[in-house]
Amino acid sequence: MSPHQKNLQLIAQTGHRLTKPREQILATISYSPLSATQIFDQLKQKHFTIDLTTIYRTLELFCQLNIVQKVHFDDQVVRYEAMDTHHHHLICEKCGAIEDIPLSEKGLLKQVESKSKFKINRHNLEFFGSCIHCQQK
Amino acid sequence: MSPHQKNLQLIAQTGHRLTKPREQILATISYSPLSATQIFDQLKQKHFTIDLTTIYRTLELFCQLNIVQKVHFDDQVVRYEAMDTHHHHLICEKCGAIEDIPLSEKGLLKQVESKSKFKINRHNLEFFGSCIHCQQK
DNA sequence: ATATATGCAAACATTTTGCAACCCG
DNA sequence: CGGGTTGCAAAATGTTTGCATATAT
Repeated sequence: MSPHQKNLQLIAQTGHRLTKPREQILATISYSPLSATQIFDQLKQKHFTIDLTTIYRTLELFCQLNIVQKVHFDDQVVRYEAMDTHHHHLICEKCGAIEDIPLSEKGLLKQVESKSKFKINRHNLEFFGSCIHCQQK
Repeated sequence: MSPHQKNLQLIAQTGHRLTKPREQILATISYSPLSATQIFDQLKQKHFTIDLTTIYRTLELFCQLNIVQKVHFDDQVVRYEAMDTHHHHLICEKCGAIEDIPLSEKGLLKQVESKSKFKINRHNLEFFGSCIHCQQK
């Protein structure tokens, strides 16, 4: 079963309804983080105009179900991305391109463990700089 | 010379004026990240009411001068903190407490270097979980 | 049938912009 | 004195809330 199918099932199983807005929003969220407005715009282009309110509420639900995850870059916009394999982001400060990169953070977690009694649940890790393309300009 | 003194000097040296709002805002920014509103409130308590506009403009200037740094947690509020020694944050999801922790990220940077041609300028790294206090509840 | 989900309008919070008055150097 | 800086008002942006209507089960 595809991840998409699995998520649809999860929505139903947890007592929520399988509605068109939810299916459309779920289908829109790809690997690259999108803001609520970007999701709104993409859906509008496909002639599925869904109210922004609904998008926010749906994303909130998806976060609770661990289907999507909030991501924060350097502006005050919250982005959402599908909870696929865990990975990190390389964000180009010039063109805004987002590159995904899987990294092992075992070393870091060990460091925290040895230095603090804090119990880690999750983490954010993003790198800012220049992508290959913008380096050459 | 204290870091505070040094920063005041930097403002003047770069052709900017040493004004009371700038001195007050600089004095307010401590090690713990504060939002513009929090800075506003703290100053108001000390009977230095500075317009929020001025606070935003001043923080923007300080960022350019590398005196302060923007930090993003899981809400859409931008926080600002003094650019002291490089460190990371442990954020308690229950009580909101922020613990600072210095970590070596050399291993991570090497990983990125080997996997991508992206040129890293800076990075964000925050951990979310429970502080000692909230773990015991 | 009925409780959940949606769309609309309006509120809310944060940040930005334009402009006249102010003040540091 | 002159241009950088401030405060005020207003706009822009992103997100949340309340409520009547629509819809999935």
